Amino acid sequence: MEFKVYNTLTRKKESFKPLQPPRVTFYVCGPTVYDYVHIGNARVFVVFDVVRRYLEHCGYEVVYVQNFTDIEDKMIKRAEETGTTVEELADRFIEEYLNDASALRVREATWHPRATEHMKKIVEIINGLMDAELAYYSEGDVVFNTENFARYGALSQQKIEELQSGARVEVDESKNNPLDFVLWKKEKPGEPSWDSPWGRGRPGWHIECSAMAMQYLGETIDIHAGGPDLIFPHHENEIAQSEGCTGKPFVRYWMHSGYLNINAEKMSKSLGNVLTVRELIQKFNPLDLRFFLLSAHYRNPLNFSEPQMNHAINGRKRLQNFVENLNSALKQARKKEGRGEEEEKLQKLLEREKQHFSEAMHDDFNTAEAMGSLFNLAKEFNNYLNQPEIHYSLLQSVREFLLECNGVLDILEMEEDDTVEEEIEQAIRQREEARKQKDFATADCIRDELKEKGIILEDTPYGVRWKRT
RNA sequence: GGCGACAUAGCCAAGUGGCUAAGGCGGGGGACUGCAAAUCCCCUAUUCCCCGGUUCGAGUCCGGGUGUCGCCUCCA
Repeated sequence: MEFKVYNTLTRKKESFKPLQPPRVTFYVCGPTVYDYVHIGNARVFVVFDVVRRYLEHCGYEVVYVQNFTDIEDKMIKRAEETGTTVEELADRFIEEYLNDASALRVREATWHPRATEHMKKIVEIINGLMDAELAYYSEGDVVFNTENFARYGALSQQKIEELQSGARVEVDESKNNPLDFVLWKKEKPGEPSWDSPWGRGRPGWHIECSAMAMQYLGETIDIHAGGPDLIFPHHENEIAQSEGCTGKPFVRYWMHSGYLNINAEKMSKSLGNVLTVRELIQKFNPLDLRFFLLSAHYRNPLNFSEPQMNHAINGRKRLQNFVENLNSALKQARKKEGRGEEEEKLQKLLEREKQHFSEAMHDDFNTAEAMGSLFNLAKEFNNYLNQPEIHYSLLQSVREFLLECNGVLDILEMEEDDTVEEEIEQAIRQREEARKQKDFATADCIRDELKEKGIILEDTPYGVRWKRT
């Protein structure tokens, strides 16, 4: 099956062929660690976490790098405001990031490098750019010369003149051209700074990603991903710096997610509608959030709202119930020996949906379509589970497939916690006894009590079963 | 002004030239149940923003409109 990936650079879906299979080098722009990450950040992290997992699922060895931007204007400003140091601020929000990411089941990267730990590489690249006459020294800063880099604008498909005509940038006397950007900033009193051939200072925003990507992944990397607003100027500038320095293509596939809006509006500080992951995971089950984020194709815009979250909650619940129905059926003794017509039909359905899932994921990671295959399975197999006799190994193979899918999407709780306190088990037995006696008042009373304790009972024709809320 | 994305049922959302337009949520009806819960069955788009064109055949390709949104400035 052919792997298709949409490449922002060519604006086309391309066949995915890593440079050195089975190795895939993958860089994702990580957060500036001055605050909690928001749901828009989360979309990026979750989506590319799934891309990474699916590549691994298909046998690729993914080297996954996600940086932390720990030195930047916003970092300095926030540290000042809160009376702390830039370093302490970074440490704190890196920890918060790791908490939030793990709640959303975003796996840790192979490496999580920090900008401040890569000054040597940063200086090396800037030196290379100076040698290539792609950078100039101006009033203590080192600035990239966009006019000397012919391909500038290729990623955002803009011509230099057109970018200039629309530029709303402030007039900056130190730049020859408004599009030029700072590689190295001259030291200011009280700000963190590092030694360099151009005096003490700190790196510009874009250079750190070039440096860390090259440091860990080499001069040409397979995939570079991030949020949509990084296309210009951040990724455009990364290309200019990296290719200007090495003379080699920097990235083979550029991947960008779509925007996440809040109630159909852009999320922004000025609108006051920024939702942090930290507050959302207190309000919602993180798995519901993850399900929601994967319910649309990653490049399409996605709108976050209460009704949308309710759709996601109810939709995921259906799949989760399916898992629980399956788990409980596998524990019951109502086994069927041979396979009949029904089983053959379901076996074929399972094969078809396996194919369906892979095709969807191979086609530019279409998680929305892939989830459809799980719903199709849920419908048919739930129906089968209502039969008096069920074929054990058939159900096992469905469960194995769900485990596989969940290894990629991670939207379901596959293992149930079947340990329960003795007193609850006893209550369940008491209720069964009461039901036998047709003492429904007592039975319902016990059921309500258990519900208060977070245990939900379901009476099936094959016995009672329980789950936690 | 330049560049780009999107437009499919009440809502969300797949569909990248060809069997009856996935799937989910919501709604209606029914089955099962002591009641619930869970589950299943049936119904809920003769049609894909509009107008042309290409084609045996288009939601899908091309041209032109309309609308929504984004980027060009720190921003995921």
